[in-house]
Amino acid sequence: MDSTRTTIKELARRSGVSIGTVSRALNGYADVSEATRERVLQLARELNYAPAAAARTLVTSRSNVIGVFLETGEGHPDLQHPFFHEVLVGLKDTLGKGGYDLLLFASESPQGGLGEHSRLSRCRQHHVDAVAVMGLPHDDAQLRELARSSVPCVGVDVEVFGPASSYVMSDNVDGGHRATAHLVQLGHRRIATICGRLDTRPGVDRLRGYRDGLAEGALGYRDEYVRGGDFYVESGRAAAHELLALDEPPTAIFAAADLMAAGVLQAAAERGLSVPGDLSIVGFDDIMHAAHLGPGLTTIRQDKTGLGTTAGQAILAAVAGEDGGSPEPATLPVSLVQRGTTGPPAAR
Amino acid sequence: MDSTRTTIKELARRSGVSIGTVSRALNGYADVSEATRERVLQLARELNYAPAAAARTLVTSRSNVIGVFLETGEGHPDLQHPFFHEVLVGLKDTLGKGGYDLLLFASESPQGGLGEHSRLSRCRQHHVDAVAVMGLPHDDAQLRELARSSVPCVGVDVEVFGPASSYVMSDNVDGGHRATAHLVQLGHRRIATICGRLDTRPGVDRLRGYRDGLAEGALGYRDEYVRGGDFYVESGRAAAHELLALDEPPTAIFAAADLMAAGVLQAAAERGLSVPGDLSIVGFDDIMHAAHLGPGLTTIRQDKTGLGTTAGQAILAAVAGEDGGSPEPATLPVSLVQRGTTGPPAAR
DNA sequence: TTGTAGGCGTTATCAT
DNA sequence: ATGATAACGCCTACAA
Repeated sequence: MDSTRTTIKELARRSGVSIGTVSRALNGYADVSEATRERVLQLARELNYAPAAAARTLVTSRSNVIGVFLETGEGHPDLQHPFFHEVLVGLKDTLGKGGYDLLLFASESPQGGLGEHSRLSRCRQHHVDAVAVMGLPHDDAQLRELARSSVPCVGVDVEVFGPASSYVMSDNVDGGHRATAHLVQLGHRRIATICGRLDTRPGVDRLRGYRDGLAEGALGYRDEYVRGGDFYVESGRAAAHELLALDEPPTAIFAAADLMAAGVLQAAAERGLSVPGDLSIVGFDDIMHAAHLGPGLTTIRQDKTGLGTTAGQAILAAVAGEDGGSPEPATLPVSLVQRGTTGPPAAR
Repeated sequence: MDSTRTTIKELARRSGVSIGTVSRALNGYADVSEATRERVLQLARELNYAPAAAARTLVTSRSNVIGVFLETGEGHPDLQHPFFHEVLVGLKDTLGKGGYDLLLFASESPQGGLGEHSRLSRCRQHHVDAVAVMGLPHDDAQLRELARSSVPCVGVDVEVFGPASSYVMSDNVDGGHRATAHLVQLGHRRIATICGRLDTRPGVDRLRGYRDGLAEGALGYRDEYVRGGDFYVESGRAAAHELLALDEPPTAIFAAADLMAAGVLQAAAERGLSVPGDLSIVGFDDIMHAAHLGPGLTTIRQDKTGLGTTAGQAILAAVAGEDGGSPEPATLPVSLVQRGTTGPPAAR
């Protein structure tokens, strides 16, 4: 008895009115007598009625579902990067309150036997009302296609331009700047950086901030002090070893992600270097564990949950405002959190 | 031209056959001439056709979507606990390969104006083919209702019994045992524990393992050496302070989660205790950062991604095997990872 | 091999 | 205020 879904038709039968009336009653239309509405609602509760999303979607062409592309790339399980979780928290929370559920795209091929299909296709297939994308390089071709379409699309840390698209990200340039300025101020003159992926805005921007910081401190830019990373631990460790093996090794390193900073910490330990005595380290993100890394990781805090919340709001706005018009891209401020991994360079 | 979805009808019109034929061609039925099938498929690709999930769901009553309940409770943003992310990685990966997408339930109330509705209702509303639940206490009433229903349901770290339900979890008892045995073996005799929530199986089981370990080491169980926690950092820190303030403080603490162990580390630092000199610590989970916590956290590793994968497989099996019959609950082995936070007790 | 038509559960447009 | 009825896009007998 419990196993079969109760439909609007069932409600109609039981309450003795037509299915049209039931629908109106349920949806709070005005032109329905208080008596019948009450009866229908009552019945709906008793029978545990829940509208069939599929049917409703079919006719209204709205699903109340927001798609999420969070790529679990080959060697890069983005879902594993702590940054995204916190964003997801904000996103889920905001969207949930707005009455939306999240569809996490996982399947590569459509239901039919056709081969892979594009992100846009997947969105259309599920009729998502909008999409959030994160972790994608900004030159993802399918993302461009998606952005050009009419499906509202907001990127987190990924620039997306289109008729109904927008994006949110932290002020990464400022962050890179603050990190570097902090080191300059402590008296460091040999400051290196380990970049994030340069096919992402955060990667590029943080590097730019670093250069700004150097310039401001009247320190020359040295190619050998700039190493590539991919936001994950291991890349940080490897890059740090390279840097520390230099003839004139840096006395401070700005890693464009806390995870990479953890790698640097590891490398320092492996070389018997003390932090911050022999080496100062600044990270980026302020992940949950930053305080527990080494003597406490000095880092640039970004409001990760806030990014999710903001993205969620942008999505809600895009979905509500029938008239297209993409929301303004949002930039959230960052701040320096000073902990134990930074100090003045060793006197020599 | 790109903005309007191409439907099966459109394909029919363009290819000059009936919509029924198109459907059959698309779905790989045998009774379709090779010629027409080719023509239809070709057209479908050109026009970027993707079947409307809603329509298909309506008629087949299958959605190719798996629901996920990952509760972001009040003070407990479960989505923020690193454990779940890794599980999610495995889940998403496995299910994705099986052709399923994930619906992350976020909205509390149904689309109509009715109030909140039960988990079961939410599943039915979206016609999810199955559900994965994690982070819920096993006495969640709505979970029981869900499990009793015909919707296949598999729990991760939460026991769920029902006609089409099952669950996967690590061998938590063994884990608690190993952790304690390790400390016993090092020579500790005053071993305390900080439990996880006792309304969860992992919480209860790890505690049981701890008791087993004590017994095996011929150490008496002392109530004062058992403190409650909730798997998060702060609870670990608070409990550790209580323990360390005891007249006869423990020389070792087994924290039933790495996050709580991080809290213990923090408390130790606050009291000027050296680890492992003054205090040995064992965690549970082996989260990504365990190696970077303090001098490297000794912990019980559980295969988090494996839990997700296993859960995913159970779901795929449940969905495929039309004939109900709940899969066997699975238990994954754990292992001790020895790092820097454990050592023999200080001689005295 | 292919076309026709009914139905899945809702909403929305007409009448009444 | 309420009742028919036509979509929505697709699948699936049933005919042809």
